[in-house]
Amino acid sequence: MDSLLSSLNPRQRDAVVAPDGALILAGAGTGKTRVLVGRLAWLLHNNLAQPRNILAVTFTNKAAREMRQRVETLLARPAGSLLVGTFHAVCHKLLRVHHKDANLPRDFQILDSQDQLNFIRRLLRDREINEDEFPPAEVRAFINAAKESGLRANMTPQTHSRARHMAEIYAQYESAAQKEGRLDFAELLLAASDLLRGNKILREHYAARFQHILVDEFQDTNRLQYDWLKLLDSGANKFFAVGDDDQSIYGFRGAEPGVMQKFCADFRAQKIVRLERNYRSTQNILAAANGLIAQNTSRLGKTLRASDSGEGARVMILRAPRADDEAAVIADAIRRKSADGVNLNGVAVLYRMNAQSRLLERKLAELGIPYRIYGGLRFFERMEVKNALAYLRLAAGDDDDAFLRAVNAPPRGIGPRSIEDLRAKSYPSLCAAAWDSEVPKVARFAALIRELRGVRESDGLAELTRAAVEKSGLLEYMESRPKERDRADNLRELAAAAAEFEREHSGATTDDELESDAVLAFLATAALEAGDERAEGGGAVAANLMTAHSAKGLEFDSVFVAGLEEGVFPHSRALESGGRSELEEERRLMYVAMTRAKRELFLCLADERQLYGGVSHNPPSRFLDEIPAERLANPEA
DNA sequence: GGCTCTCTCCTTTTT
DNA sequence: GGAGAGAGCC
Repeated sequence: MDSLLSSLNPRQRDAVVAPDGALILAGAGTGKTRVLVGRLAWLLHNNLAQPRNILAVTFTNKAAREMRQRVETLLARPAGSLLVGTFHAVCHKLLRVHHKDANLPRDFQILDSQDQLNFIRRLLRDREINEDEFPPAEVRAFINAAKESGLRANMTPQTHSRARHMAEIYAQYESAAQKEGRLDFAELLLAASDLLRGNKILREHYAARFQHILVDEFQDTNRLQYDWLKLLDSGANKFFAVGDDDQSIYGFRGAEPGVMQKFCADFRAQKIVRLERNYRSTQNILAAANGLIAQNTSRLGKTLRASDSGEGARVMILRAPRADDEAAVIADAIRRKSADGVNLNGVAVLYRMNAQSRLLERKLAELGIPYRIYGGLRFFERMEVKNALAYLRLAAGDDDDAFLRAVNAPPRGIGPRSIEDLRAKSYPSLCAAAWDSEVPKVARFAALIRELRGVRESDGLAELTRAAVEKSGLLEYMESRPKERDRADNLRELAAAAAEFEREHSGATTDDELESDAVLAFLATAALEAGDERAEGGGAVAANLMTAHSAKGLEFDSVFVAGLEEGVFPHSRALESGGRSELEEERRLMYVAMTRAKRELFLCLADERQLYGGVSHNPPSRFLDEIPAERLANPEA
């Protein structure tokens, strides 16, 4: 532990021990996590704070897990009541504990974005709102954008009639969700904010408790999250935010990189520390990336320098006549590496959009190169898993969306027609109508749910999940179809995951009311942690394929960035909009992609490619011109 | 009531 | 070019 400070470079050390909080501008590969973890360990080790007086928020569960684990390793002891979690997980916890004050039912449920869409569809249907005029996905985007700006329905700008209509739908959504006890992701934050804002005692309690508040990936903070942090500030809290405005690539989801500029004033940080010493890449790669990002106007400004990895190889441009040639060139380069004994786990191909992966996959498969693709559906997002979870939700209480999902999965002959009949009975909910129904098929389903409720009462989560998978007929249905074998496996895996979850959570009884109900806790976890990003088709050693977005935070010895053409990267949507900020976000994305590379960087493009069905000839990406020529091995290409 | 065929529309996606 | 949605068929 004493080696903690001495293992840091002077800037990192400066950051870690900043007495009154600080803003850390941490460039790619400069030891951002190291500094955050160092700060936590330093506070705890020197008794500057008790674990319960620290809150560390992240954007991903993975980052939260990693941070806690590294702190515990460093301290060589458990971090106890240190709270490390995502914004959403922390707010969720807050709302569980204070559900009464937040005016929520004890068993409120979290809607993931898919559930949210279903909820909106049902709402529109119930209110006889035309889905062509108000497409559910657009309604969802409107609601989420409003919430992410911290706006309730009555606060949204109602400048024209469509905005008024949208606001009206939002208002109906709000009241329906409230009535049914459903919280979408943004609502977790909004409700937690409302709770603190409206309850001075609670607000002061938590502000007093969390003397130190640490925030990771601060550049990705949206308005709602920023305001929530401010609510936790009594005026004496110490905020420690780490981020990189050059790596803000989630503007389309409400992130406001401008918050980096506001931070010091709003949170009284006395210190700004720039971490520019990069421990990842060679100087050629860094200089190339620096040159590119320097084209952006609105940035705080940083210049990455290699620590000791030397100049390295210059950046190589791979230009091919057609997109499938590009894929072939990349695949062949990877094949040669593999033949030379290079571990393919250290090789990645990054692209702007998922559609680009198809050609690459084909060529890699042709050459027999193992690869794994990131970005498919995650475990808890898979259809069969969501269907099985719908039975758990129904076992936990009436839930019309879960009902609609489960009632005909597997097929029971209860289709739209039967549902219409149930609706027509004008019960307060579909569930209520169904439980009362005398239609044999429906009555049988109702009996199944009653049985599952019994299992839940008497045997708990693991048994309930097993029963849901088996007694529902889901498993049998999937097993009876050779094509659905994988789905059957996933159902068994779900049952195993539930058993594991129950085992882990049975011992840990705390003040947390959530712990007392394993089924609710499991459902919440399923929504909040959709599961590890399961890379598909990955054996032990395989090259990595993913979008530039998914690559954020990762690093590879060799990186290929594919499709560097105007209209692909930067994407045509960003070009069409004509907005400077959209183009700058594309450039930041390119910067993220380039800075993933440790030793070798290949920038690839094709003169011709099939795009949206048609053939297009796009000029080379402007980003290629923005890279200093002396850093390129073959600038003429 | 369930399955298959045609039409449409295209980014990125931590929670 | 391919996934998802709605219409139409059995």
